[in-house]
Amino acid sequence: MIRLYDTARGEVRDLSLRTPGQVSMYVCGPTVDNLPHLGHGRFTLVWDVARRWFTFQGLSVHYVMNITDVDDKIITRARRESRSETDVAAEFEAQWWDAMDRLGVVRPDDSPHATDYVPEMVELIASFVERDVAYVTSDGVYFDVATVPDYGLLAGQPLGSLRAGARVEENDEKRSPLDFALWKNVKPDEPSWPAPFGEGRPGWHTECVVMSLGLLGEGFDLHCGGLDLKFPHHENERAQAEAAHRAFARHWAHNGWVMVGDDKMSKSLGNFTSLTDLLEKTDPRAYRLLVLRSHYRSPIDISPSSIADAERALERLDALARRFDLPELGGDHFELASSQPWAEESLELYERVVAYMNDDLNTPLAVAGLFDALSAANASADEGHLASARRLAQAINSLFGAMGLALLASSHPIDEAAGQLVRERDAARAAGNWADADRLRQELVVRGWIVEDGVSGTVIRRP
RNA sequence: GGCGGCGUGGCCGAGCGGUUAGGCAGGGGCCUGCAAAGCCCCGUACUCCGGUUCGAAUCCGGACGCCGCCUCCA
Repeated sequence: MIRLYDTARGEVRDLSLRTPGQVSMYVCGPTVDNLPHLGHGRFTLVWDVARRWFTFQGLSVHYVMNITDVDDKIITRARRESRSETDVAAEFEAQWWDAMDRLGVVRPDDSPHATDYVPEMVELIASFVERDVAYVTSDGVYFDVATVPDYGLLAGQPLGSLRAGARVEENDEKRSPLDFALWKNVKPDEPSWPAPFGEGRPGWHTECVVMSLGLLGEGFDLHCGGLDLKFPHHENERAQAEAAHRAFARHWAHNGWVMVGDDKMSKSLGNFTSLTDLLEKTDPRAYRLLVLRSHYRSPIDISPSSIADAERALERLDALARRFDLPELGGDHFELASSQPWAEESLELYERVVAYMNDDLNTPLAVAGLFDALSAANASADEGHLASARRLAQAINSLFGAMGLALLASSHPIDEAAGQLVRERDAARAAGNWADADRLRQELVVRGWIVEDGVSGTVIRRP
């Protein structure tokens, strides 16, 4: 049984599925107004790991992540750069998928665009207006939060205790400062759609309700996102579903954020680091390993030194892959736990990892267990128990693969010249000619190879 | 003002009453012609003050410090 923290209840509980064996999950995706930042990287990695784990455990997963392609910031950027909103959105969506591919994040089964669902949103908003849970003002349509009795559930606070509108723009037409915009009336030069309550564009909170229910159906299993979406975004989604009398997410799950020093990384603080930038400079697996090494609900600090730390750890993992010539997993490979030959050597490890992962995705403990096993596999091989060590190494590879982390054995192909140097060096070593052997090693090093002497001779690889 | 989280060894980071977390860095050793890789050993930490308990990093109370949400944000 998989257990997961449910934000709505404030406790870890059994993941109770609408349909046994099938997980429907909706993850709040990016607004494509800029390059993805580290925070985007974390949430996609966290939920990618969850999705992979569910799949590995034999569940069939329907994974939906939206793309918000109509938004104030997109419009602002388009104005500033004198181009169309669709152009801006297309550019940054392409950047988004590029970053996701490099991170090794599996593509969602569906990635709906807000602009493709406007008629459905209009219909929903119209029904709210009709039933007076929403009202029209001079600048748009607002949802009346007072009509939802348990508004504030996700915030963990009743409506009355929310410090309503302390820093929100004054708007005398709103019945409550907490009321949120469902629809924004058209302004000159802005994208807009027709609606019975006036030409305009949808507010942010409606798209996710319409798209999640549209693609996953009522009472879908899991609604995920960054902790900062808990309130008000997710609360507002929930409020709309309540108002529409449609069963919404059975579980709510939120990941912690990325910190920069002691502060949260955020757009408003302007202290965000581009994910695209990070991925160009470092092994993308390093970020995944950092995410795995901390709990998904804890904040993580991403810095050059923590990345470097992870890259060093990856070297040790790759050394295992080289030693046992392990196949590369991760990427779009989806293995199933049930298809693995959990041999005597690996069964305990497997059961340990399963116990950790199924307990609210405790990846740090799982990773710790895998590193323990890594030492054990190497030690076992050092003692000459090669077949047994290999089975354990294969299990380690499978389990890291289940979390989307690839162990890489292969490096660059060895060119003719390097191969010749290797042969010469082996001959020199066989002859006990250490001076030549050292000289030939140096030549290989100069050519960018890492030289290691194995039992069967010189082995070279790229760093 | 309301609500929530956090303070762990050089750094990162688990932990949910008692058994080694783990990683990185550092020291020692084994192996090796020398290296590299690998393995073994080593740090004995938990903001502070009380309390509960045979026993607390872990529970309770208090203090101090830090962060976040209540507003666009993953």
